[in-house]
Amino acid sequence: MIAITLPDGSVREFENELTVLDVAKDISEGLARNVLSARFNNTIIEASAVITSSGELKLYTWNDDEGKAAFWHSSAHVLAQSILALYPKAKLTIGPAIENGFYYDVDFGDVAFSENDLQKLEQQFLTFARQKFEFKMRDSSKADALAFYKNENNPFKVELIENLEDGTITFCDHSDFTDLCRGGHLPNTGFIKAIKLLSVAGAYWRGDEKKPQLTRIYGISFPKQKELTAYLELLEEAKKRDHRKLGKELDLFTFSKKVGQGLPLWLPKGAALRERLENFLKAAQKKAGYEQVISPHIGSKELYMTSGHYEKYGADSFQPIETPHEGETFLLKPMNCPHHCEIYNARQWSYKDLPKRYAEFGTVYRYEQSGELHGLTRVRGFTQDDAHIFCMPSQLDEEFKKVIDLVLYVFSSLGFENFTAQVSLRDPEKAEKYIGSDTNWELAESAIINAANEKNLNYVIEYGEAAFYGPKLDFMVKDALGRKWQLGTIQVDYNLPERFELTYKGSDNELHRPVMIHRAPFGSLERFVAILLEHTGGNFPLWLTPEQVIILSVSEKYEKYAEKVSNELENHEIRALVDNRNETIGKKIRDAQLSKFPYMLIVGEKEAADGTVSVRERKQGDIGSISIATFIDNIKIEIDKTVSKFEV
RNA sequence: GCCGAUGUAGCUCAGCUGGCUAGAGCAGCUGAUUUGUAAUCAGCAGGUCGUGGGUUCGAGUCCCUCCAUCGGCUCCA
Repeated sequence: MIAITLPDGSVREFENELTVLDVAKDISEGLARNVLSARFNNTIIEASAVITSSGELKLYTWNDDEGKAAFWHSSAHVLAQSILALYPKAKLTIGPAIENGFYYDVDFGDVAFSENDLQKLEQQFLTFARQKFEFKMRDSSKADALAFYKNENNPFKVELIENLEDGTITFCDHSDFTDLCRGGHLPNTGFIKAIKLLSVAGAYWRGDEKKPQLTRIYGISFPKQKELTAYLELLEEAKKRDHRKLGKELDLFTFSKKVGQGLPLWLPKGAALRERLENFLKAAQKKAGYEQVISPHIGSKELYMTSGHYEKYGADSFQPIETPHEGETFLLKPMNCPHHCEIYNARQWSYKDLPKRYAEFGTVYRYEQSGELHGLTRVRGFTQDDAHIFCMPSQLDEEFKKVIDLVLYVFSSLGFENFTAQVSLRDPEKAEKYIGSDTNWELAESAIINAANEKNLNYVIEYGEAAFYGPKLDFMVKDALGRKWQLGTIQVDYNLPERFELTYKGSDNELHRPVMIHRAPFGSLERFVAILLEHTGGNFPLWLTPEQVIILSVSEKYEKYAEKVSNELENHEIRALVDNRNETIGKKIRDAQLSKFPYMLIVGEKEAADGTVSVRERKQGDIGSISIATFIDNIKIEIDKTVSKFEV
C-alpha cells in the first residue's frame, strides 16, 4: 500500500507502485495533461518517475515556478540536441533554466557562431520537439560517465563529473541524445510548442575570466505559441521604457564621444529633476540629524593608501594625477568615505557628540571596464547621495535601523515596491579579497542581520557580494527588462575607523574607536533616475516631473491670455510652459501628450472671456473647464499628495 | 577587458548581389493659414554614409584597424 499525501493534506492510497502521472490522473485528467514536474519528499522528480513508497507529493504545472523550471530545463536539453545535430563538433557544457527561459553554454571550437545562425537552430529544435521524445533518467557510475565524455573528447563535462561523488551521477536521455543531468524534466519534448532563441553571448567557463570563453545561447520556450507571442510583445513594450531612449526623448541627459564614454551630461530638465530629488532627500536627512559636508573631487594618493582603496583598485582606476612637484600625486575621488573620515578627524570628539552623520552629494569617478558601461546605470562619473555615520558600537543597531527607515521612506515615496533586500556577505572561499579582522567582520555581519530582522525585512543572503571593507545591506530594483540593479545600500564598517585612527573620548576618559555606517538611499543619482524612468515610463510623479503644466493657446489671439495663466501658475510655484506656436490645437495636444506633460491647459476665446482654463489630463483626457484659481488649488493639493514627508 | 551584433541628416529608418548628382517621414527654417481636444498646406535647407587604411576602373555596399553603441560574460569600492 502506497499512501500519497497531497499539499492540501489529503491522502490517496494506491495498491501498487505507480508514476507521478498516474497520481495526477487519479485526481483529474485535466491535471494529468498539465503536470510538468513534481516534488516527492523534497526531491524534484520527473512526471514519469515511478513512486515506490509512501510520501508527500506536490505536482507542478506551468503556473508554478518549478513547473516552468522543468519546462525550460527540458528545453535546454532539446537545444543541446539541436546544436549537436547541426554542429557535431560542438562541445556541450551546462544548460540551466533561468528566471525567464534558459541557456546553454557551448564550445563551438573554431566556428564563429552568431545570431544569424539562431533561426536554423530554432527550426531544428521544433523538429525534434514535435517528435515527443520521452525524457528518461538513468544512473551511471562515475567511471562510466567519465569514460563516456572522455570518448566524446569533452573536457568540460569531465571536469564536472570529477567534482561529483560516485553514486550520485545521473544522465537524462531522450531520443538518441544524452546529457549529464540532475533531473527535473517534462514527460516528453512534445510539451514544448514554441521556442525563441533570443541572443548569443560570450560566457566564461565556470564564470572565470581566466578560463576559456564559451558561446552562450539564450532562449525561451512556451507550451503555446500565443504565450511566446505575448512574451515577445512584452519585451517590445519594455524597450519603450528604456531610460536611454526616454532620457533622449525627454531631454534629460546625453552623452558625448568627445567628453568621453560613461560620462553623462545632464541637460537643463534632467539637472532640475535631479536637483528636486536631492532637495527631497536633503529635507529628510535634515530631519534625521544629518549635516551636509563638501569635499573635493581629488585626494592625495596617501589618502587612498590609508583607506586601502589604492592597493585594491589603484591599478585598474583612472591613473594618478601628477603635479609639477616631483613625487606629488593625486587621484580622482572614487568614493567619499576617506574624505569624510578626515572631516571627522578634524577635531576631537566626546561620546556625548556621537553619532555624527556627514552627508554629501559626492561625485566620484571609477574606471569601469568599457564593456560594462550601460546608459546611466553604469557610468564612470556619478554622484552618490552619500553619508557616513560615526557612532559608538552601542549606537550601531539603532543607527542602522534608522537608516533602513530612511531608505524605505525614499523607496515608498517614489513607488519602488518590488525591491529585494539583499544581505551581501563575504565569499568564504576568497578571504584575500577582504581587509580587516574576522572579529570585526563578524560584528558587522551580525549588526546587519539583526537590524534587518528587527525591521522585518524580507531579505536574501548573497555570499561574495560584500564590499572589501565590510558587509552590506543592498536594496535591489529591476529595470524594464528585469535586470537587477543595486540602488540603496547600507554598510557597516569597523575597518576604515581603524585605518584612519578615528577616536572619541568615552565616559571612562579613555579613547575609543567609533563604528562607521556608509549609506546611500538612492545609490547614485544617475542610476536612480535611470530606474525611475524605466518604472514610470517617463510619467514622473507630479512633484518631480520637469514641467507640470503646458498652456496651449488655440490661436495667436489668445497668446497674451496664455502668458497670463502661465504667470499666475508660476506665482504659485507651479512649473508651467506656454505653447504659442503657430500650429493647430490638435497638433499642440499631440506634441504635449508625447512629451508626457501631466496637464494641458487649453485657452481660447471662451476661456479668455471667463478667466478659465480647459483642462486636459495626461491619462484621462479632456476633463472640462474651471477657473484658474480652482485649477491652482487642485494641482497644489495633488502635488502635495504625491510626496510624503519624512517622519522621524 | 572578452564573445557576438550594430553604426547612413537632429530623430526613426530605406539604399538588392559594389555602378549615374545617397532617399523618405518626423524635427528645423521660410511663407500661407488663425485654427477648440492626438499630426493644416506649400517651399527650402540639412549627410566628407562612425574613424583611418586597403581591394577595385569604380566602395554607403567587400577586407583590415580603431572608436562608439547594443545583448551577454567578467567586474562593480
